[in-house]
Amino acid sequence: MNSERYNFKTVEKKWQEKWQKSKIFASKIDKSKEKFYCLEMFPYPSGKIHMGHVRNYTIGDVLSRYKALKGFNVLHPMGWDAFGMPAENAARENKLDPKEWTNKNISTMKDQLKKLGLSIDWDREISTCSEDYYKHQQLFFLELYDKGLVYRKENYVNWDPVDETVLANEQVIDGKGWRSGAVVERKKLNQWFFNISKFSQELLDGLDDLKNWPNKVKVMQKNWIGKSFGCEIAFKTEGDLPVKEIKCFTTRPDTLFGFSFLALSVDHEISKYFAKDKKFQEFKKECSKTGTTEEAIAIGEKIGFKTNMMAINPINPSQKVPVFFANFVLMDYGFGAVFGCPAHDQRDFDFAKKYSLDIKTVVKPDNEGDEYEVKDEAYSGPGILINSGFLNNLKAPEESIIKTIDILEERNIGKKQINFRLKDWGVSRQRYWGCPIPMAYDENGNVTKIPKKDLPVKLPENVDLNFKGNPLDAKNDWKNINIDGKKYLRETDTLDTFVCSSWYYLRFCSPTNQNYGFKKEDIDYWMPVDQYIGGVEHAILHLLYSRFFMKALGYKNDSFKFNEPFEGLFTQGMVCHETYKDENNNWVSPDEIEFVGNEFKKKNNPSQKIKVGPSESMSKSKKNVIDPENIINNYGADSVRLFILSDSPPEKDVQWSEQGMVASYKFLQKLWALHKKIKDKINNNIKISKQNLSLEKFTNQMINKITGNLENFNYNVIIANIYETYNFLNKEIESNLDSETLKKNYKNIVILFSPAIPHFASECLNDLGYEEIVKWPIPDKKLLQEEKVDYVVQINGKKRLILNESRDMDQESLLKIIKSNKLSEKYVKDKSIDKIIFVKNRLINLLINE
RNA sequence: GCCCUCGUGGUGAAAUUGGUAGACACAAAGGACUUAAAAUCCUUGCCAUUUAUGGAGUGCCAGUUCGAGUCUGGCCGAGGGCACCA
Repeated sequence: MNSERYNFKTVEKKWQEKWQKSKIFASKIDKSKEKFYCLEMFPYPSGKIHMGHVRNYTIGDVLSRYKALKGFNVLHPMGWDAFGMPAENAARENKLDPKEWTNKNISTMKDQLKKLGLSIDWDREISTCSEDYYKHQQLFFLELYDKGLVYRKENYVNWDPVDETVLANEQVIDGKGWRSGAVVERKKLNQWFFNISKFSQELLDGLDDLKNWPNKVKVMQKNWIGKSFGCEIAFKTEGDLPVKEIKCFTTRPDTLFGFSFLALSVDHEISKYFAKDKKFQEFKKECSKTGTTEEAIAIGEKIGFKTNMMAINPINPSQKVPVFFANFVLMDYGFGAVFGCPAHDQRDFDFAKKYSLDIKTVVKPDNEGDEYEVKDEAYSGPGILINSGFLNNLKAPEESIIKTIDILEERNIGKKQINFRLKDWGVSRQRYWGCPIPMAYDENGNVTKIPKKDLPVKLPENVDLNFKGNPLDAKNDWKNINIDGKKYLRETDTLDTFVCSSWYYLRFCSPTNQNYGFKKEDIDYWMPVDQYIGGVEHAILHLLYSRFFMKALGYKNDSFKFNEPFEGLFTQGMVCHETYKDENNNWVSPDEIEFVGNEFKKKNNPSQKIKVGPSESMSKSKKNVIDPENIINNYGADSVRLFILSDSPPEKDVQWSEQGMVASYKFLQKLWALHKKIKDKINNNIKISKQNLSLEKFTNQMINKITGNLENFNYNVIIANIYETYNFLNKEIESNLDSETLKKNYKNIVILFSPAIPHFASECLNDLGYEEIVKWPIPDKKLLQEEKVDYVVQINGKKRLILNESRDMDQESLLKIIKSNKLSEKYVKDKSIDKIIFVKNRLINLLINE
């Protein structure tokens, strides 16, 4: 018995060095081969890799390695999302340069990723904070500006008081900054915007073509874009203000006869007539208080400020209703004005109840009579129009909405309109560590572009990061510039870092191209990304921005033929771990505790009892993190890969378990021992005349299984398949095996293992005398089918027994066997069979009248 | 409130087009080996007197079907997304 242990340390190092030297993962255009672009979301260089990275990149690596073995020309690059706040904060705390801090982190994390044995083409490494990257981004900015897709306007913005910067709508979560967690304030500022809303319809339509995207993500984007079909209606007004007309957008013009008030946003332009009205100003303050926090919305009290204006119902001019300002009307949707129909909209209903306004029922459900009246809550379901004059008896909503719009258009009262919820992307950030916006202002504040010859606008070094606000504002020598002899002030805002990640997938195709962000020849070959892999938390932000950026580059540009950046998307689940707290309710990390007897105790203070909390996504704040580096050092990369893939389907959350990790490690040891046994059998040159059919069949079935599971991202099942294979071989090895046959089949089996445990598989093959893994095996169809199959015998739909009989048997012969079989005979003897259901090679169901 | 997804042993989970439910693993219990321990190996989902046999069983209730974890309707529960979007 060969007891040599598998030494992952030497083996993994050996292969990592070998791969690096031979540049086996370097990719170049080869038009004779089909390409496969596999991309995982690049990391933010925060310091060290975490388990989420391990999972994400292991999944991508399995796919890349499999596709390469399948004969695809694989592009599998990696880079760094290197601009952003943490670098600035860390640099301030440690009196460091953000650039130094970032580059140090990149180098640490790169080493860690290499230790995982990822098949990455490091020659294509990019970093968004390098001048060589962001200079192209500045050019794109100017390009988009020339196309009219970038503009500057004063607008209410989401102001994060902690990070002291503006946030995009997508970056405000539950009324708080996505990074700082601070309650976001409303502030009016001059900002740069990308005109993403111009592409609302295209971004929506494009979702239908993304066949290999999770439906969940598409639904989220669809809701975010928020298309609604309706009608713009102009209401004539009466009153002492010089206002003749107010425009509203509505999706239910058919309920116009139920009109009972008109509500305006406090930011509506009409509010200027109330600038000196103290009561109105108080009301406005009240509205801003109930702003965006979750509780405020949950309580959701609707409040209004009544004006002395009256609005006239355009299809029923004798009806005049009061005009209010109301807290629930948003200025940046529709026209900042809402026509209120309390009977058929719950929000309007609540408002009408509060201010005792008319609630007039104009839609009745199909099963109700004409006397139907809305009482305790609004009715927004389908039905028939009533109390609506010439609109009566129309079917709501399909028929009635369209009919009403037609009539309104005919009478010049309103017109059909489509509205989107998606707003333009504010990209200005008042921070230092980002890509400078290549614009400047003359002394009158007029905007001008930095000429191309003066690009790139380099981020200045040695800035005072302790400056309250944007450090670039304090950098006078950088701010003041000359363009063609004229004095200008630079734009000091930098770009949102989501701009950097909106095109990095293009840069990977041409990472060293100097005069432009990418080369047409390169992207024509490599793009689009065939499989993109990352966390679902980017479902809207990054993925929508990237889709927009692609469309923006292609806009008014005939030579850019791409429309969608990511052909396939896979969103992997998170890595979770139990949480621990000590008696003082402080979070405790798994490293600090040990399991003694039947409970956890603190290592350095065993009298402290530890409370075990629910398993949650690993996070520093809850201290439930496991450091991948330690794990790799203790168990090896292949063991970690094996474990992280094994326990749950990749799209679901996975529980980190030390026991599971140890089990994976032990399994590789067992597998190595088995390998040695197999090697001995091969080297002993045993020849037997009888074919080793069961081995051949098993191997071919396994090729078929694993291939199928790889194609469908069933990576957890692949690990189960590897275990199954071990269990099979471990038994089979005891029987008489022909060396040639064993070698041939075992080689294929090891190749099947290689995407998941590449170092181990390479070592096994090498140990058998093979140089490199080159080709994914193809199963022999003849061997995929057993000539005996299990037939399920059912009596009246109940499984009674299983007969292992020859394949392709017909109903009659199978029935004969059943009748003569001792076990089944009792069910059929002397009974009349009414009906037989027979499924070839699978099942027979006998219906017997008892 | 609206939208989406998911409910399978003690746990993580498998299961072609509807056709053997629980593959593979973790945990626990029992056993083997050992002076002992560790390591390793074997057995075990539930109920019924059993390694045979029978029964129930994929959140609950109906339905379609010879046959439902899978399809349809209703209910209950969990997770995620959106949030005064007119």
